[in-house]
Amino acid sequence: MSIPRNTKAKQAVLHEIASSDFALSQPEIFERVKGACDRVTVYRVLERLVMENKIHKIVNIDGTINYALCASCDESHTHAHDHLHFSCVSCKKIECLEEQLIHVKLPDTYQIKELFLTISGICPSCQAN
Amino acid sequence: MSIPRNTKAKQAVLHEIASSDFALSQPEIFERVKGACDRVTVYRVLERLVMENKIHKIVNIDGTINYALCASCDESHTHAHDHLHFSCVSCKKIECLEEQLIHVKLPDTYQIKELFLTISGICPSCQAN
DNA sequence: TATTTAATGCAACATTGTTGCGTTTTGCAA
DNA sequence: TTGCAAAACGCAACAATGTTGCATTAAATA
Repeated sequence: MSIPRNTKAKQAVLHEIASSDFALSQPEIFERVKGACDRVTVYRVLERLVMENKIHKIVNIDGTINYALCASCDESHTHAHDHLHFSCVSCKKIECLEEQLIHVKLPDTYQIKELFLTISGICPSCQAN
Repeated sequence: MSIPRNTKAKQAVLHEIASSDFALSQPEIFERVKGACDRVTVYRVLERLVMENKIHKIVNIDGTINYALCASCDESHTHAHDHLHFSCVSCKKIECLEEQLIHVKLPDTYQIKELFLTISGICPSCQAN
């Protein structure tokens, strides 16, 4: 395996993800780091950050892919993808509700690797508006 | 609202979805109805079938969108999207596990519309091979 | 069988993601 | 501090997926 490097592009991408209170898509991230690096580099940086367990990948209810920091995970262990994502149909933002854990019992014939629970609806801030 | 028509393209698309034992993507559906209609028509037919509650849209763990019949739903009521999808990381197939219902309690500040629970792993038939 | 309009086909475009390759930059060690 | 290996980058080109406009075709019904 290769030794990861701390580049300007990586710092910029990670900074945008870290300073957002909801999950960001690749286009949103590229928009926010504007000028810092190429579009292709954003893809490659995101892929690497996922591999390094620095961020995680969330699929929205419409199939768009978003990236967010995972507060409960660090680099020493793999992600525990057993928490919940709330996807607002109004503002399209995705947020992690890490305190809500999911437990599902399946027949032994199924080998479970990861759980992805996404709930769509209206988030508190959209309800207020 | 407009009155839906039962066209050749619609029949062909619906037939492929109905005769598959796992959820199909748009490219897979287009491949199977080959010649019956245009690529664009498949998109439009799928959109209409979802609107008419004939099929439902499932987002795979990798963000790809798949379509399947919903056995527990008919045209008289909207879908109850509170069941589980199993997404096999080996064969990439998605299946609905309708008997497994999900119940999640969120704060009242969240307005829940739909639940999407997808579990990834190895399905029984892939485990056998 | 004539009429209305839903649905289609085609072309053109937009977005999103991928690959190859030559160049730049990072981290490390001499 | 400088030189080196390879990780990471930019750019160009491509591939896949999804969208839109518009003229034409074909369902349903009267």
